[in-house]
Amino acid sequence: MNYFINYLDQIVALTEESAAAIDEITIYRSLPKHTSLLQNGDVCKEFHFLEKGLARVFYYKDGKEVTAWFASANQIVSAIDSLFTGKPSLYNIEILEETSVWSLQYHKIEPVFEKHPIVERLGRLLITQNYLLLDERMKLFAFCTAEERYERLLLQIPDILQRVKLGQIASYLGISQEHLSRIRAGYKK
Amino acid sequence: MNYFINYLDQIVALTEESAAAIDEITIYRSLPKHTSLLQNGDVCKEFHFLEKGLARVFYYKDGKEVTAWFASANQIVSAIDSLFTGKPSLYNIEILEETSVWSLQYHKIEPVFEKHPIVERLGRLLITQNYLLLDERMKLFAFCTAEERYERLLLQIPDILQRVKLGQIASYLGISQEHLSRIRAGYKK
DNA sequence: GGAATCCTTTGATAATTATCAAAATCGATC
DNA sequence: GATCGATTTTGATAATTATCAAAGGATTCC
Repeated sequence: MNYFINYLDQIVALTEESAAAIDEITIYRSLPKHTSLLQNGDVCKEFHFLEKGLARVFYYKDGKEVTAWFASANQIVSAIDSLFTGKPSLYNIEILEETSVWSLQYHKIEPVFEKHPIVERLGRLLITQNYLLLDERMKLFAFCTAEERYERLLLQIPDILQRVKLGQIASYLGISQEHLSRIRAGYKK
Repeated sequence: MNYFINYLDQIVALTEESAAAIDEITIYRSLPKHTSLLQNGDVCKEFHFLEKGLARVFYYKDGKEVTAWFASANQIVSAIDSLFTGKPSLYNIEILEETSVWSLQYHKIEPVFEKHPIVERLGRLLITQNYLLLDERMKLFAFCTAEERYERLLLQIPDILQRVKLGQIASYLGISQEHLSRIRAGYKK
């Protein structure tokens, strides 16, 4: 049982056959820094489970990159807007450092859902999990100041500052790089 | 086949038994204006499908109400953060005008999932649908100015201005009531 | 090790939006 | 249709944050 299947198995206990069926449509890859997993305008056909490493999802706003979120080890990253609709994505996915991923070819999953109801359940739980993450992110913007969002990000990925450029973090927090720099320096209102 | 089951049936064709099983755990109600369907701190145990009417989801921020979203006819409304986690919700749900709802007792759905894989699929598709809605809302804030968000809301619920107080709309858009008032008056930068 | 490049910080200014207060408008009621 | 209360608009000011420019640090590459 590989790392990815093991992760899934802890969410829902899989049968041997269903695990094999998932394995069948999954590809393991080691990706170097700067790899692009998706460019906006493309249709996203897989989702990626990070065994280790770091990825960034971003979009372009007025010609500038804006980070939507970061994904680190044991997280799933994908352009879900495109994956589930078949429409071109607005998002880009970029590998920020040497990363190992399990890429599941989602466009091949329909027959697996048909054959293995337990996988359908797994799918439901995974999307539910991701819904809750997105809801958390909404709440982050709803309830927290940029300063608090910054602190939460540090809790989530403590070494993010060493791993990612400041401007990419600032756009994730919804502020300018200069403002983040001042927050870090202990800028008080 | 009632209105709600018919709606679900169009997403996934249901068997008679599975439709009956869903019907079993659903309650139809007519709710007057100002009814509270959920208060923050409560655990949300059902989701509500609006046959007609209007509801509002909001939370408190610094003692003030902030609208998270509006739900109108043929939409599902609930505090999903609580529904799926069993934890108390931060959200409040309020009926804004005479509304007919089908309330599904989600805490009774587990055995239905077990027995009817087609309902599990339905559940997966519904949560996926709602994920995409939330993603749209994130993008709305990511890509659009308050002015554009206001225009989008008008497209979605054209008569919202006649149905909801301005301050509730302003907090949905993430701006002060005064600023929204000025936008409406044709305030140009 | 030093030049060149990239990234971060700092300073000054401008734009955006909130806040507070008051005036105007709307709506329901008698 | 006049009045009371609620809602919305308008005006003035203040706070927040962005932007632009320049300086300071760090990193890489030969």
